[in-house]
Amino acid sequence: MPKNKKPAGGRAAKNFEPRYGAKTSFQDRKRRPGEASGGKPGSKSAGHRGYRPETDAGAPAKKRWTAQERAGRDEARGIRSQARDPRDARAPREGERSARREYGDARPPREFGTRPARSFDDRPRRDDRPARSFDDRPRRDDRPARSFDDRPRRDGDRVQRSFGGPRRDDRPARSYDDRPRRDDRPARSSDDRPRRDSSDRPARSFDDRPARSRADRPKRDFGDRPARSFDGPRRDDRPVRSSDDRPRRDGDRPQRSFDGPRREREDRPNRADWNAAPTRDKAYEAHVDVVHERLQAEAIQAEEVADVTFGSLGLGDNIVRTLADLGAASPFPIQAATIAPILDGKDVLARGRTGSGKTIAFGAPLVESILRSQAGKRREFGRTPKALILAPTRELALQIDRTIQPIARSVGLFTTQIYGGVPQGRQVGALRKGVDIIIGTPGRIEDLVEQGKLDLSDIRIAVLDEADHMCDLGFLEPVQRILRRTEAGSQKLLFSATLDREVAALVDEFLVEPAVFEVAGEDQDSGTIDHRVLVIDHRDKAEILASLVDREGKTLVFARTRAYAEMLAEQFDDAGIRALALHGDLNQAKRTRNLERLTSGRVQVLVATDVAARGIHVDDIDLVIQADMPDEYKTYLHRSGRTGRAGRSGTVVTLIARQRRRRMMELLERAEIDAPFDEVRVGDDLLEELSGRQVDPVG
DNA sequence: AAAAAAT
Repeated sequence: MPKNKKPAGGRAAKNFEPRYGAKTSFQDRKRRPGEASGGKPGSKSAGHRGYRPETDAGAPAKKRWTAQERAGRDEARGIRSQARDPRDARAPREGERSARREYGDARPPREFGTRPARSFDDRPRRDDRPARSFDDRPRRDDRPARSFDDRPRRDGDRVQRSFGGPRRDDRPARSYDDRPRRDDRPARSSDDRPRRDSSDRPARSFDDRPARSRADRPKRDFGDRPARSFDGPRRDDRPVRSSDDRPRRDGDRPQRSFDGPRREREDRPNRADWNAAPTRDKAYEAHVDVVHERLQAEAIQAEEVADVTFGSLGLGDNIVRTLADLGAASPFPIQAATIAPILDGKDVLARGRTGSGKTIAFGAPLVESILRSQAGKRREFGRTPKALILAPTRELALQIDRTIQPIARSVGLFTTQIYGGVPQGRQVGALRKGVDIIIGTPGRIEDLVEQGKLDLSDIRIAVLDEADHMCDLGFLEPVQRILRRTEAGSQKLLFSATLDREVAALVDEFLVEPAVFEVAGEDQDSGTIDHRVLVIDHRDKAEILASLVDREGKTLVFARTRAYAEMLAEQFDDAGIRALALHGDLNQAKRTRNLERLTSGRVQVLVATDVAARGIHVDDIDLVIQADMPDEYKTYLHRSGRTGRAGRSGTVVTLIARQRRRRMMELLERAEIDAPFDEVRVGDDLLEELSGRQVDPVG
C-alpha cells in the first residue's frame, strides 16, 4: 500500500520544487491547507478524524501556532511525503519495532500515538513571543502602521559613518594567493592602517605575527583562566603540531586542585596572568594580550547597565517595542555592551554566557543599522540582501530567525532562512523577491551562491553566531569563502559563549580593530546550574539513564554519536518513557518536529547529538544528562547551557566510567565548574533525587 | 564524532 494516497503528496520532495519556485511562498501557504483534503487533520469532511466545523464560535481564533511551530510546519511541509513514515530513516529496525506492536503492545506508536487531533488550542502559549508569526512574508495589514517618519532621525550624522568613514577596502590584502576578492587592497600594516575612530586603541598587527605555530610558544601559566579566553586550539593553518609539550589538545593547562571555593570572583583574579605572560614570541603574545586587555577593559558590569534602555542605546521605537513584545524589556548586559558599537559600525567580538541574550545583542542593532542604511530608499523587488547571519546548525538558524524576524518586520525589513535539508525553491523564491537579511548555514548558502541564486556582494554586516564553532575544521573554510564574498569592508560580528583563540583565523583576515566584550562576573557556572558527575559501572548505564529520565519535566540527553542517540531514544521508549531523537541522520522535517515536540511539551525527553549542544533554546529544560562525557570543555559548557537559561535553575548530570574520572576533572576545571563526583549504582536514592522524583517517604 | 549541500 502506498504510503500516501494523495497524488501530489506521494511524490518525492524535489518534485515540489518547481511549484514552490513558480509562485510566492505566501501564496503557496495560503492554498495548501485547502487542498489538504486527503485525510489530513483539519479535513472538511465530517467523517474524518481531524474534522472541525468551519465556524467554531467558542474556540479561539487561528492564533494557534507559535512562530516556532509554524516554522517547523512549513519546513516540514515541503518534504511531508518523506516524513509520512516516522521510521523511514531507520528502516533496519522497522521489523523489530512493528513486530513488537503486533503482539499486543498496548503503547501507542511512538510518533503519532499521543498526538492530540491536531488541536493546539489548549497548548500553553508562549507569552514571550509575538502572537503573530509569519515565517515568510507579512500580510499587508499586519505591517506596522507607523512609518519611518516618526522615528527619531538620527541618521543625519551617522548613517554615512560606517560607509563614509575609513573604508576597509583600502585594506591590504595580506596574501594574494587564495583571496580572489581582496586583491584590491593595499598592503596592511599596523601603522598606516586607517583608524576607525580616534580612540587610543593600539593597532594590532596580525600580519607580521609569526606563523602561529605553537610549538615554540612558551608555556604560560594560565592560572585558572583557561582556554576560554582566546586560547583555544588553532586548527586552521597549523600544520602538524609537534607533540613536544602538548600531549592533549588543551593539555597544556596546569592542573589545579579542587580545593578552594572557586565561584567567588575574587578567587579567580588570574586573568592578569595573561598580561604577565612571558615575553618570548613577542608578537604572538602581543596579540593575545591586546585582545585580552580589551576583554578586561570593556567587560561590562551588570550594575552599570541598570538604567540603560534599548532606546538610549540607539534603537528606534519600533524595534524597542518589538523587543518588549519578545520579552526583552530592558537590555541584558551583553546587549547593553554591544548594541552601540555595532550601530557605530565597529567589528565586534562578544562573549556572553549561554542564555544571556546574544541573539538580540547582535540582531537588534543589525536591523537598526540596515534600516538606517536603507533610509529613504524603496524596497525594490529583487534587491540583494544586506546582512547575513551564519549559524552552525539548521535549528539554530531557524531559531535566530524567529527572534530577528519580528524585529526586522517591525521596521519593514525582510528576512529569510537559507539552510539545507529542505527544498531550495522557497528560499530561492524569497531571494528573487528580495530580502534584506539572510540567516542560514554555510552549506546551502554556498550552494546558492554557486548556483548564482544568491548574491552576497552587498552584504554589509555579517554575523557569526557560535563563532568559535564556525572555525572548527570543516566549517572554517566555507565560512571564509562566504565572508570573502561579502562587500569589501563589511562589518563583522563574532558571538559565542566560548569565544577563544580559535576565531583568530577569522579575526586575522576579516576584522579590523574589533571591539571585544564580555560580561564581567557572568561566568558560566555563576549560579543557576547544579552540576553533578555520576561515576558508574558501564553495565549499569542503560538502566541508570532510564531511571534518570523517568521523571516530570523536560530532559535533554546528549549522546556522542547519532547511532547511540537513536538507540537511547528507543530504549527509553521501550521502557515506557516517550522519547525522541535529534541528530543529523534524521531528515530535516523530523529534526524540526522532534525539537518542536520537546518545546511544546508533547514529549519530555529528547536524546540528541551535539547538534543540539549550541544555541538551541527550549524554555524549561531542567535536566541535562550527558550519557557520554563531552570531549571538550567548551562542549560541556554549551550542552549544560541548554538548561538554566535566563536565570532559571537546572541540573546537569554527566555519566562517566571510573577510568574517566581524571579526564573529567580536568575538563571541569577548564570549564571552571565545580561538580561533586558520586559513585552510583542502579537503584541508588541519588538517582531519584536527581531526577526530581520523591524518594518514598518511609511510612 | 558531529555538523554543514545535494547527489
